[in-house]
Amino acid sequence: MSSAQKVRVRFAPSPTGGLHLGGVRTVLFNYLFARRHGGDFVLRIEDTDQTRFVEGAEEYIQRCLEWCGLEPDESPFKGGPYGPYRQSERKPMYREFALLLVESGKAYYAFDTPEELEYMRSSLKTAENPNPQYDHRLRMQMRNSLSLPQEEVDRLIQGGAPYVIRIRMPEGETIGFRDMIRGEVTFQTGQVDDKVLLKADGMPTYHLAVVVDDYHMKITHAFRGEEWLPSAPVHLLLWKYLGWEESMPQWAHLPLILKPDGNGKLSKRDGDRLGFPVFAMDWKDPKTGELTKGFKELGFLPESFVNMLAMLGWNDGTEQEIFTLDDLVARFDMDRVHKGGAKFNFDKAKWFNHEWIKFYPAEGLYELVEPLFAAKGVVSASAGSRGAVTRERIVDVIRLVKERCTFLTDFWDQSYFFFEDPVEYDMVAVGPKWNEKNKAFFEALSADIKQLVDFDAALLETNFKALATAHGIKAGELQMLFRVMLVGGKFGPSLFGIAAFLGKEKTAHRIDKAVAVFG
RNA sequence: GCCGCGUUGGUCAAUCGGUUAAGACGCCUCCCUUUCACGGAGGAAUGAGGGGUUCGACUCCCCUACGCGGUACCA
Repeated sequence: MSSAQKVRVRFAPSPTGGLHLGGVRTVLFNYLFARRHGGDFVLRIEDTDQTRFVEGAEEYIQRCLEWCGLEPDESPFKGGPYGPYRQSERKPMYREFALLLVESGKAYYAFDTPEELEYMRSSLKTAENPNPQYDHRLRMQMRNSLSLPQEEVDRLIQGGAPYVIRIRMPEGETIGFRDMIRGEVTFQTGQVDDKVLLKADGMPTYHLAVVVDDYHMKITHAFRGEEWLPSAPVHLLLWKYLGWEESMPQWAHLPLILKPDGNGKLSKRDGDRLGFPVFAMDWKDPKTGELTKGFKELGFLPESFVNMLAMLGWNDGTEQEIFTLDDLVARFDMDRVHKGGAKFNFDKAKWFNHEWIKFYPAEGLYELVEPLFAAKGVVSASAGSRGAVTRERIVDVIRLVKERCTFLTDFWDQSYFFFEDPVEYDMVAVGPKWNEKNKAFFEALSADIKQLVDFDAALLETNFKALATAHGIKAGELQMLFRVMLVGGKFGPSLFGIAAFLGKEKTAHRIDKAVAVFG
């Protein structure tokens, strides 16, 4: 590509289900690179395999990208100058180029049936060669336009015999390219098999489609998972054979995200097994009805999800770990992407979310937390309307408890006592400390509170301590009991702050109620 | 089997020939707080093995081992 060319990158998922971590990170790196260089980010759907295409998956991908804030400039949904953006809608052009390759002798027709291929593989299979390949050593023994006489080929094609088009890999060439992450990578063409380019149903395989699409969509940089590295020589040759070598994008093969225990690529199963999500958002498989949990629904902020993924395989060389999307765009550099795969660590993911919740302004958290509160019956309303909690009050609560929430879904458990009386008390904690003397203190405290005109945390604390002294009890001994009376358990923010927040009636009421329960 | 890519603490990782080999997560101890957290101080824990090159290798080269990926009319 010429240096004057505008940077264009693409994310090309196949709509076969939920978007897992590796997928989102690939989008992220594509997006960051595009934005970093003022370029375009293109979403292209690879729906060439009808057997794996899943209804609704395309829209799901769109929603995930939206949630993460990684919206494409061009996509099947919003269009763009290089559409269509679904491979199924570009079908005719793939065939055209496959035929062109046959004409120039770089590809050939193959008539072998699936059964014949199966037979070839099983009969040639040995301990030394468990996976016989359809390659230069074997192709003349198979039924194709290289091994068959021309008349036979014509007859088969005219007779409507099904066929695929395979690339004809040369025998003894060394071919290579410069990967942006790995440096020079080379392959011997003779080691690579004659990959199918065009399937019998007329659809292209990934190999043909990426090349044709990337060329026509003027893609300048192609980033994909490391699992694609072995097929790079096929793509390299295709760019060359099609005469587009000058326009070939620069490639980077991203390291894999590995399962936390053992080795290997992280899969949906690992999440189920180890109890964490592997998809960005909840995904319900329409065929099986099976639900796979997502980070969003678990209570992740999109910012922390993106931040966490960016740090899996990349860092800017400093000690900074918390980045906004804008920070990432400003700092991202493909040269600093790791070569080795990274094991996913859910504890670290949780830490990122916790950090983000702590730093996030309470006002901003409101929109995300309010629906969760509403689901519990806490209806927010503008100040003044009866029976409802004001937005300001909810924001105050969020501010008070956010540092102890790891997930957005923790907010209710950490703050329900601001909205309703505790229904259960931690009697295990209360039991050993509850006695007649303490009971008398709390009865007095309740009466005292009811008489107060002003009621704030500082005043309450002063009164509380004075009263404790008057009763000959150390204030500290009583605080835990007071806490359980107000919140039900041994947790939550500053005690007197909670009481002040509740107001004197509710505070006194909860004391009375607890005294009755404690006995 | 063949081909390709990898390999710094349990995990994420810095280092681009000279450092006491950072930092973070997790774990442990202590402080703060008579709650849970937050915060603060400290601790244990790392260069797969073997050869080179070099005055000097975690860093460069080779071999081995190990891991992963690919080896489909799936992507």
